[in-house]
Amino acid sequence: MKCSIPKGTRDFLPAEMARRNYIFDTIRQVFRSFAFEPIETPSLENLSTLMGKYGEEGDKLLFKVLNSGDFMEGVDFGQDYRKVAAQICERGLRYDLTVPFARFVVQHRDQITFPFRRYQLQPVWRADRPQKGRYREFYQCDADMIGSTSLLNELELVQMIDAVFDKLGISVTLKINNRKVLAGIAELIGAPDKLTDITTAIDKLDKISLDDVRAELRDRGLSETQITALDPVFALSGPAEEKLAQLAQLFANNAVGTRGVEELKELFGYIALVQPRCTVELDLTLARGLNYYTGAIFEVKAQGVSIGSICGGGRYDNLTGIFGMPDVSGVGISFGADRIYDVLTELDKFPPDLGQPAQVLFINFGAESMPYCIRCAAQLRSAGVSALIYPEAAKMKKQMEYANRCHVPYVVFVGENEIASQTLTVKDMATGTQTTVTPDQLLQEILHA
RNA sequence: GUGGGCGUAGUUCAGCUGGUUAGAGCGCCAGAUUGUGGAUCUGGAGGUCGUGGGUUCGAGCCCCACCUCCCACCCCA
Repeated sequence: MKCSIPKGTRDFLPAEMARRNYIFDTIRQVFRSFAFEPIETPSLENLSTLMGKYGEEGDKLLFKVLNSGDFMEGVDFGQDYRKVAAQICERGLRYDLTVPFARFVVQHRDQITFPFRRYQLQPVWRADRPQKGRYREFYQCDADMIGSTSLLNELELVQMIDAVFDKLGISVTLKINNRKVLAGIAELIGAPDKLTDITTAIDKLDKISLDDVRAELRDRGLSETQITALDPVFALSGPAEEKLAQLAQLFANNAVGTRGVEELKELFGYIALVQPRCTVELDLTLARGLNYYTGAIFEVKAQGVSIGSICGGGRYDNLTGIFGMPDVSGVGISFGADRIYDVLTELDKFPPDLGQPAQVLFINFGAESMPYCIRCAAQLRSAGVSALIYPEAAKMKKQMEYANRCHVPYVVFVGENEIASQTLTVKDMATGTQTTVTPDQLLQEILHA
């Protein structure tokens, strides 16, 4: 039979896992250093938890799971497929980690101390068509703080982004904007209900021309005067402080916009204090599709690699409100581990010495030497050194080739002489040099290498 | 969901305007080399040419459908 895996999913070989774990370990280390605690949530959520949280597109991209048993009972299959789906699928695979986290907070509020900081490294699923940097199953690495409106949280997220990509050796640009500013702009031109249309159109400004954005706004139902009214926004220029000063004037009579500008001023003030290594920009064209963001929004792009954003996030003021716990603000970021993997691969920035199954391989010369080998291997392992006895008394060449291919740095030979003298003949596979030492000496050499 | 490209050995690919028995590099297995890997040499195994249908005396090659992977759009990590 022919075997395969579903479209957009992947197997990971040991060498890939070593690299993936390097990314996960780096991110986890940074999260912990900022006092975040881990949680996990189930792959499956009730669809009622997920539907309607990600916009119209998001609902389409949700993987829905068919009910168990006779899912056809009492269902009218003559109606619209979406209505049928709603009746025969009660659960779906999670689309991101933020919405399940909001559900988690509401459900476990009695066991959580606020402000609560959690991190979560788990796969999410989207029924998207796969392409470069886009998978149907991929890992997100989220850190969120909930129960605090302080912009110090935003600052810490910026510092974490800076720390992670600095450790990974990726040069990145962090783009920051604020949804309140975008909302202010929408109000300013008299189209507050068109906020989503305006933001998604403006979001494309780095891909398509200003005229094309205007055309798209026209298609989305904005009048010519409204589109013209956006011109001062497109005309903004200069460093963050200048843009914000210009915006503040535009928003003289607009409360939401003014609040957004104030938040950005405060955040950029903090950022100036910490001097991040990455490039930080105020990008008023940054919108982000997820419609639950209400304040700061973040997006990170790798410099010199044409792949989508590798990290994104923002503040959401009322995500828990949907689940019956209003007035709890949260802010968080999500690192896209798979895209970071692709970036590191393209830039050839992975450390070269990742993934080495065994540090020591004992060559198998037959049953007589096994008791001694077993004892020595056990001693190495209990000291934290990974050791392996070749399971068959195969030809030397085969065993050596195995060691070579698995990148085992030390190969041990045990024959009559070694057993008699309670020593090991050790070959350093990189240099080819061979020495006879006691098991203790080998241990010390490896531990201090 | 829309549009484009690809699919031949484990893998990367070649295969002429349609014409005998579909090739190469790498990898794999064995040997040269019975306590020493990477290098070299020799030999060997391995393919329903993505799947199904059609055109033809004859299809890896042409036509249709489906599938996969890749790329772009939409959207996003």
